[in-house]
Amino acid sequence: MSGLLQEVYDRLYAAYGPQHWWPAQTPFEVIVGAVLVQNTNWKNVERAIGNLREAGLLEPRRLAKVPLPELEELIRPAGYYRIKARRLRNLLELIVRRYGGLLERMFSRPLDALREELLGVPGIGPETADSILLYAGGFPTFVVDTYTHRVLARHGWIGFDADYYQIKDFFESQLEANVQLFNEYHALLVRVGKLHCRRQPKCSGCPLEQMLPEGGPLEPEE
DNA sequence: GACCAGGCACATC
DNA sequence: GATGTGCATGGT
Repeated sequence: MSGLLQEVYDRLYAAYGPQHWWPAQTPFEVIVGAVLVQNTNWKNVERAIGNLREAGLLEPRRLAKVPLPELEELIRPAGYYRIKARRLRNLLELIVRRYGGLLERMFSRPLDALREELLGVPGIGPETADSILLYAGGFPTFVVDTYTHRVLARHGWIGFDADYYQIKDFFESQLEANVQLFNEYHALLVRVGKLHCRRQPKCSGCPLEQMLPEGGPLEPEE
């Protein structure tokens, strides 16, 4: 396969190599992290997950039993701790009630059906659902985040007004549905985004620099 | 002290 | 349907 997105991937991979995502020890830890990282620095999420680990709570049925105020305190470093505690509880309710706390059972369902079910949980939007499906469940579904949007829009490859599904389809229609490729691609986009494509872009030294449109990155910002 | 970070839901027009 | 706002901690 060739084409723009394959070249982008090749450049990113050549520059940065494998990113070893998702940074977690178990699928359940991926799920918890996916909720906690919403609009939040990963460093803060690590502290919160560390608290849960020390308390021996990185297991669905045990975490589901933790009283809400206690859960809030444990995840406090991740920010938005009250709403995130409720979101975790919402998701745990599905996992425990419907699948007996067994992730293997949940992930044995078809991708589309499970994706819809996750989106039905209050607090689980498209990015969180896709992160869980790809990085915890091993499903070939592409994850889109703010960096993905920025990198593509700044290069003029999509419009600044492109929505989640337009961007997701942009990738999925041009790439083979390959879990390892989707895993690495998203992680590489986050990496290049953090280094070069923040709100104030530092395009110098970016592996995609030569691919910029004439006159530098396009401007309108989110 | 301002600005930012791997979103999402909800209010209002 | 589009746009605006609340949610919160910790690092630069």
